[in-house]
Amino acid sequence: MATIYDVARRAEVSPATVSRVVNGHANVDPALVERVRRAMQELGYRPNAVARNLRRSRTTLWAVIIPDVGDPFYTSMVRGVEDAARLAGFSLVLCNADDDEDKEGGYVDAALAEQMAGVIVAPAGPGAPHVRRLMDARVPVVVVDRQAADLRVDTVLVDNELGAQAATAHLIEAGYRRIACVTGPRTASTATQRADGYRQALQEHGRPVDDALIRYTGIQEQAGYDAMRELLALGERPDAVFAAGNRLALGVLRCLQDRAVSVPGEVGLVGFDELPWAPLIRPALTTVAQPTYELGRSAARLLSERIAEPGRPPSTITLATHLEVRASSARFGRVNGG
Amino acid sequence: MATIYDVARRAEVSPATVSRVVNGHANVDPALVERVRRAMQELGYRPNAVARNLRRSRTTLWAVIIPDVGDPFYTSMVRGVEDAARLAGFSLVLCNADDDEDKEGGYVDAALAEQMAGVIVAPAGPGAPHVRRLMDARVPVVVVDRQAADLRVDTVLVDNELGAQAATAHLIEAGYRRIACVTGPRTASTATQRADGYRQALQEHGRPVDDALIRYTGIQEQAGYDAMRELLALGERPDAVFAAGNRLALGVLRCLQDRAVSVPGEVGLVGFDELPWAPLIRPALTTVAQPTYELGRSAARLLSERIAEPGRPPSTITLATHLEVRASSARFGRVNGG
DNA sequence: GTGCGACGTCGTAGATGGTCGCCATCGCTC
DNA sequence: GAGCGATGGCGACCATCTACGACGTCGCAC
Repeated sequence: MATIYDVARRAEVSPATVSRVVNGHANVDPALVERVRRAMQELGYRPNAVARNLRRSRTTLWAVIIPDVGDPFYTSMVRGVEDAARLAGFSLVLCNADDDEDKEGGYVDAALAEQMAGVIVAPAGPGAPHVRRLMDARVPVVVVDRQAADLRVDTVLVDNELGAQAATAHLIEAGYRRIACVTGPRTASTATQRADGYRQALQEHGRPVDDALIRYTGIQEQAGYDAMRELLALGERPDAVFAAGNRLALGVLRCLQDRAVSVPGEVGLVGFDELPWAPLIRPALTTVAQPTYELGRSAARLLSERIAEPGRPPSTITLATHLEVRASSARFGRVNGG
Repeated sequence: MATIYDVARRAEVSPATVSRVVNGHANVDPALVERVRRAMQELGYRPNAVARNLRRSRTTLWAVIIPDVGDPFYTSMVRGVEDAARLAGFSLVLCNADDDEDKEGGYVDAALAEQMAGVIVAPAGPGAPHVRRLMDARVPVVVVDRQAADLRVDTVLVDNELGAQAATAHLIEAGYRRIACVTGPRTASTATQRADGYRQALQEHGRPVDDALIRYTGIQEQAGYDAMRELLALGERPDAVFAAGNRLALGVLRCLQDRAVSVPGEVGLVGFDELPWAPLIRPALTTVAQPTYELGRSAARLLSERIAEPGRPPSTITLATHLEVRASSARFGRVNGG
């Protein structure tokens, strides 16, 4: 691999001049620029980013740490990050933490060691100790999707509470009377906020809140399946379910289908977070759609701004959701069978 | 940020000794090891990977370049790569080329500049000029999913031809008589191989091959939709479709549903490549399941081996598919309506 | 016309953080 | 006392950037 010295020798200039040409600095004789350009061409010279990063003690890489690459919610978000990062001149390193705090920690270590210019993280756990570690090391960080408890850090969220409220209100207004809520673990801010929104909607409509109908579980499909099975075993079955997560909703639906419970005939269903294939599932799922792409874009913008101005006070951006009404929450009593 | 010199000073040893401790080299007095360990702890020392990479002129990063992070086929493959890479001590940089050869080229440039230890690429286009560039720079490369024309390079593929043959044979045996094939662009080896398998199955069963029933299109859902619309407009409609891609199959299905053509009542359907939500789609899609995870693992293993032994002749691994029979290809004539 | 300062241009050299080959030293054993 | 192995330090090196200084030229003022 040709180095800057090889180019310098061939162009009969100093390495400093080559560096200036490469980095587009002013005050270089156009004739020399031309000579250097040609030499680079002839040698197939490609600047060594590693050496450059060392010397400059900064890179143009962002780490994006997400809990699951298989979840379209995150991949769509990543696209938003990517487009904005590209505009700002950064490249992405996508890290799949697999819902595992240790793996997440490993990636944070790597980000620190590799002197990443910034990190965007959707934390796997609640405490977000790794976020603190990044902040202590003065690495620009943006937290997305879930809130990091007690940390003053740039954050981008969706309005989970309002979204859940809208979903629940929709079920109430569609005539459902006994509405359950299947949400994620208590440790996830998204899960508790969605449960809060669900409760609020019930109260606002003068409905009782029955804690037996609220299930805090995991976030995987199986968790939704199991929670639904428990709900069906109750003395008084729910006639609708608000599933506060896309994979949870799939699990709930699969359970209902396995038990031959018709949706929305016997049980209405609303999910949280859009799925790319939602229209193809039968019944088509009513969901609280999140602006995933915009979530990523906003996070990227916050990160750019923090890198440019490290001292600024952290800000939180909250994006609105909107309810996408489909068949799975059709008016109670009007549809029979599925 | 503490450097190796700070640690050395605090532990009253030389930087070299600290380096030896960090890298677990032999022949260091246990007492010194302990002193160094404590000093690192106290200073919160973290080795600078950039400097290390520069000195060693190698890194522990692999670039994985895929055409679409939104496609579960690739994300599942990435998980396979990730697990195997982790075992071999490498981390992943996931690059989303967005089906765009220029973006792909940009990521290849970055991989070269950042001195990545290796690259796994599912090429966006046919010629794979970027793969050649990597090989010229002596960067270990493995190509997955699609074949890079005329390049002697480590490759991991699935047996597309055999898979397509099985899918088509299945439709024939289920009683369908006029089977169409919707496949990707002619430039993709996967698309042409699957079309070949389709043709072979017809011939083996003594059926005529009607070129009007073979559609080379794109790979997105919309391409499948449009192709199906054209097929429906034919004088003599097909009574079954082999859609040689998961997104293509979705498009085909959506088109059929929009036109109120019942599946499998009026038209049978087999897709290629599993979808995580396939069981929830109605009708459940029969698909040629690919060993996506295994694909990634094999690619990672090949890359490890090439890094260890750069001179070895390139090899190609071909993995088998298997047909996952579901409702969408139920026996012709037995099911009416959908 | 000469002198001086400013400015444009380019090269030298040091710095970045860590690694590793080589060599010196030390202690032990025979 | 010689030889050997274990141990640890010195200093070169990786490729690049950049502060500083040197040099030359030009313009302006006296």
